[in-house]
Amino acid sequence: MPELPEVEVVRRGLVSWVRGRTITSVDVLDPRSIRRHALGAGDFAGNLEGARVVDVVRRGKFLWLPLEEAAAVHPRTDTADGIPVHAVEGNARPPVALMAHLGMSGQLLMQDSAVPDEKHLKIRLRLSPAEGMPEQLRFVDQRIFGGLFVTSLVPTADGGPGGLGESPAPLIAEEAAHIARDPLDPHFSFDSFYRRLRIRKTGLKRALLDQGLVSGIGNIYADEALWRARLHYARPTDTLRRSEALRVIDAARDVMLDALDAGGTSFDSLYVNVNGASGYFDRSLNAYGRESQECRRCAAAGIVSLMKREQFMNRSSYTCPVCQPRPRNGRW
DNA sequence: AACGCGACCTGCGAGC
DNA sequence: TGCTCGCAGGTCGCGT
Repeated sequence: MPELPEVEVVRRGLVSWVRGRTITSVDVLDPRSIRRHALGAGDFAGNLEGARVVDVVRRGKFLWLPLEEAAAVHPRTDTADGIPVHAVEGNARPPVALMAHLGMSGQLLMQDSAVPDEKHLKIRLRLSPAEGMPEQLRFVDQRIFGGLFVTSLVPTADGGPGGLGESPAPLIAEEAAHIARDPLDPHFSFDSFYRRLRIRKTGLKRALLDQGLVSGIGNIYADEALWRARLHYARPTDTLRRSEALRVIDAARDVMLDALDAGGTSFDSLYVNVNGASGYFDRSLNAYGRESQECRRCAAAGIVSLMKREQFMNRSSYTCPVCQPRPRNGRW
């Protein structure tokens, strides 16, 4: 569910509440939410308890909290041979982070201890007391496509910052290293994106959703960006002119910034910020979810055109048949 | 390399 | 009332 703007809303909300605080205890209430943490709940908790949160960093839809060890009092779970993992790796443990991916329905909520557990509460982190701040950071996830795990921080491939945080983040969470920079990243390179786009043999929307090519864009903002750029989702990427590619990337950036201003897109209580509030960008959507409604751009020009919904990549795509015509015979 | 599909999950609304 | 079906913001891995 959450795409870049929704994750960024969470990042911004989270940072003022957690930065500088120490994780004092961890409850894993559903192990499925840490399935990407291969060594299990004990190791997960052992890595977090006693660690101080340094920042909250995001690239695309991935969010991570770089950690600083308070003291080496929480060794990792032993290996199969009974040797502590960090002892095998050497005396200095590599820097780690608490990684979060919200999947389709994940939420990170700051809550006071008095607040009853949410129905789909999966993981609870208790934080060191801080004046006027909630004690708990809760991970709530209905569909369990998201999750938390501890990962190493590694240098980036291009030498630039790993992601967007409050302070410079020179490293990147290992599991986010395979994804490209997102359009809101100051180090995003359009030239490099366009070069890679042109050698792909695929359709434009598939490329926009490929997190390895450009990250942060999901089904909603892909349709919105294509609508704003007046391009069809099936447009072959190897026929895209530079100006057209620039148009769709600029559109993606613009629509995501607009959504950020509105606090993100929510259709229901599944997407909320860290305080439990919904965003209201759904009212500003021009394509997504507007099947059989008039295309607003065409209507403004005095043309009646109804938005169309089609199945594409096993999900819905919304287009205006008039201002986003389907490419003919692979040409544009 | 690209693509289609299933898997991973729960819940909601529509239709019968 | 209750059943089944289709659908939902994402990612990963497998087969072809």
